[in-house]
Amino acid sequence: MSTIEKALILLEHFSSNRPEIGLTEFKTRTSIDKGTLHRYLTALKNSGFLEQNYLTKAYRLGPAVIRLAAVRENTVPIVKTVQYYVDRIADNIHELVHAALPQKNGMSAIYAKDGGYHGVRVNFDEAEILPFHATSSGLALLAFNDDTLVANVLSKKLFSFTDSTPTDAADIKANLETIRTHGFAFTDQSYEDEVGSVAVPFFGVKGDAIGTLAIAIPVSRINKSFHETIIKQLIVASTELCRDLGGQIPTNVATIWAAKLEV
Amino acid sequence: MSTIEKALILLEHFSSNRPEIGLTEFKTRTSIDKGTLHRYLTALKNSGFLEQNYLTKAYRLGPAVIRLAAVRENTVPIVKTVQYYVDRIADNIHELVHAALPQKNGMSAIYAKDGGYHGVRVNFDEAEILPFHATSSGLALLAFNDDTLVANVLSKKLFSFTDSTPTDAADIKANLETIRTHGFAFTDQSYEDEVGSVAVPFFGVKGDAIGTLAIAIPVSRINKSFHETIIKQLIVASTELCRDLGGQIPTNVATIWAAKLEV
DNA sequence: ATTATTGGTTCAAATAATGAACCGGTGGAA
DNA sequence: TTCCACCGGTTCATTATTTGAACCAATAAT
Repeated sequence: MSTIEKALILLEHFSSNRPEIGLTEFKTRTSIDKGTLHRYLTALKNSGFLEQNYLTKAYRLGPAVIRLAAVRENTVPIVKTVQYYVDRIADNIHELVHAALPQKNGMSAIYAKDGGYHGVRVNFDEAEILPFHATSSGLALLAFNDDTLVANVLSKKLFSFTDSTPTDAADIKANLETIRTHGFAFTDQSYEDEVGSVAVPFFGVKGDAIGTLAIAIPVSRINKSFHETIIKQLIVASTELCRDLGGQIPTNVATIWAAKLEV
Repeated sequence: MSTIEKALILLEHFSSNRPEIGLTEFKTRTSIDKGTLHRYLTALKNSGFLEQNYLTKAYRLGPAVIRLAAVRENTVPIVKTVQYYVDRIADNIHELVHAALPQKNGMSAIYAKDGGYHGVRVNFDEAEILPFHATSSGLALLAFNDDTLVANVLSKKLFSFTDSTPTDAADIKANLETIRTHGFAFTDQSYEDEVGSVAVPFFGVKGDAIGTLAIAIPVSRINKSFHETIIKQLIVASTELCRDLGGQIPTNVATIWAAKLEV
């Protein structure tokens, strides 16, 4: 692995829950030598990707990422486009809806809206990494993306988040096949206890899954007819979203989805 | 310069006007060897910072930057906070208002609003880099930030954008001194013909300028009383913004600003 | 006063980066 | 169709950078 990649991995350690990380904490998190680590962090700081809390000396993400995100969003306005559909679904079904994009080690929610007025609600942190193997977003993406990504994900250790997290590569592979025939993915408490989720992919110009629309619900509120309502909403939204983004729904997926909507 | 920094400089070449860049174009833009360049780009692609247009093979910014920006904004919610004030000023004075943050080679607008209903309007591209020496945003930041930044900027070649662009380091240094005594910066067609601008800094916890609020106007619409209105609006907004961000207005600046508001 | 922990630095040894030359594909121009 | 130019991408011996154990200085805890 190149020095560049090794350095950029450091940025993945930041999240909303862990916004600042000191040198020593990085050392324990990465087991990279302290000297090397310091040079990496300094380089990232010089490039504007990190800045230091001047009191604690801990590092946090810097202003460069804001500009880059603005350029990216001007180039490929996915976030803005996705918002409309997430809002619409959330308003219709009164549950937590989100859209997510693949990152190296999982999906990252780019927008979420909780349309619910329920006492029980799903807790959700944007910018958290949702593991591929344990979330419906992750599985939906794997099922309709390149096989190399699947192989890559399954070759790594599959961490167990709950008693229901699938950790056997063969099981997951079989599940992906089911997801392909159904046209959507769902999970039952595989990432968080008491939370189920449903997800559909949306597609890029090549007809590969480039992101997902998903809904997370307390399992107590899931029943068959609601499940079907959710899936229909997701399929319709994804179809329109693909049109907006200039994406191509693979013909087999289009057929499956059309059948689902007719029921 | 480290390999990491050399690679990350590549990302600076992307902008809204130049969203995709191919290998050969990068070569002419950077005069880095093609082999090296290719390895840099591949590393950035592997890390999710770039992705390739699958038809043209040209590179564009990738999805990783979106997640990082979301985390950064959760950590330090500058963009969100700034929007309120930019909107307010734009609604009051009916001109193009923007807020900008320093990047390595200039200021980058993070939010802009054109409150004008005029026939003549200033053209503005978010995510464009506004050079430090030629824009009021840049000068306002230099004047109230660290001296090392000033030295750094003035040590490089100062590009001339119009006939009025200041390119003499000594002149600029003198101007920065004036800006410090006035508490704001203004430029007259130094970046674009027919466009003048006014900017004030806003401050971080250390009392150093961390960004700017600015207004760009066709020179035809500038007159003395309007100029003063603008400055008052900017000062009030920056004061409140600093409070929101937990920033510290240096006492000498606070005094100057208070005097400006009393007139 | 002492120790542990923090961020940060040094420099010889080890390793990864470099770049000139190369490959193969594509799109005109002759 | 042939040719050539240009594109993105690859190779591998040479070269320069990265690496990391040991070190330093400052602060916080005992």
